[in-house]
Amino acid sequence: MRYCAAIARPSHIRPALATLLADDRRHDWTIEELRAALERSGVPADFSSVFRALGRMEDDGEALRIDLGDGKTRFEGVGEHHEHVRCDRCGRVEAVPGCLVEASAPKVARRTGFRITGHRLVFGGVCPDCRGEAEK
Amino acid sequence: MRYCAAIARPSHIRPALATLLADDRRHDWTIEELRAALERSGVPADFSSVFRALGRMEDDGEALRIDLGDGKTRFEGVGEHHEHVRCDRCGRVEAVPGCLVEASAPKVARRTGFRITGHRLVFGGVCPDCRGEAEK
DNA sequence: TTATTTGCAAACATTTTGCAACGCG
DNA sequence: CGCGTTGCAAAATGTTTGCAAATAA
Repeated sequence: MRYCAAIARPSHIRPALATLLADDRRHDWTIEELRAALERSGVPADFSSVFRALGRMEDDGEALRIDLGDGKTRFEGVGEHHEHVRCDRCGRVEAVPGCLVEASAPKVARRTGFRITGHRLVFGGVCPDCRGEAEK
Repeated sequence: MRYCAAIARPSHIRPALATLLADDRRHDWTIEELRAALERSGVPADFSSVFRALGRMEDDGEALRIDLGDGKTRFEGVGEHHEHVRCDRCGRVEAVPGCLVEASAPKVARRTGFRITGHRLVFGGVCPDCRGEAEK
């Protein structure tokens, strides 16, 4: 109950979100998925409330905003860094354990002059289910 | 004039786009940037027309759709593969020559069971201009 | 009371589509 | 004439904000 000391009054939703994210650090959620999950666990909330809570959580380093390039913003719990694979067909997203890129940052900095602060690597592919279904 | 043989009638805009993309293979363009550039070179066009032309060009392998995760779809000419850096502050995008990831695909496939078809790697950072301006 | 969170509705930003008009072959 | 392309307007999608009501400290 860390947050009780320093933070706010009527926040049911934020701790509930924290729980969801903590329970499944490997998965990432769209805002709507999180809203639905909250509802299921007895914490109905408005989309915008979830949206804003997540924004605050991101600022506080409690959540990670992820953009996989499919038009939806996703969030995941903070944990070990990992990359993502996204199925070209069904959109399913999975984590790729381990970081394949960190080591390249200095090289990128040298080649571009940017000070590198992070990266986002998304693989596209076809997931096992979709392959089986119709490996055309 | 490859396209003349097999393709359409009143397409001024598509070849014009092809020229723009070919002239600058290292840069990526938002749809609006392309529309503006067309206008400047005497080929005014509607946003939706540019949008659809790009879609067709992508299907035909003449253009590459890029999503850097900043809410805008970009396109670039097909050329040597490269990654991207995007400035956290001003949004400026530059290419990182060379691919840092290709070699990892088999590893990812092994770890996830996906058949990998591509990847998208975007570094975030602060560009030299923004650094100079106020390296806070 | 006071600062903060919520819900609802409306505003936004972008992408995508419907449809009639147009123009080359 | 026929078909793909164009422009305009409207729909769709997803994110963000304004504001008043609600709530815990």
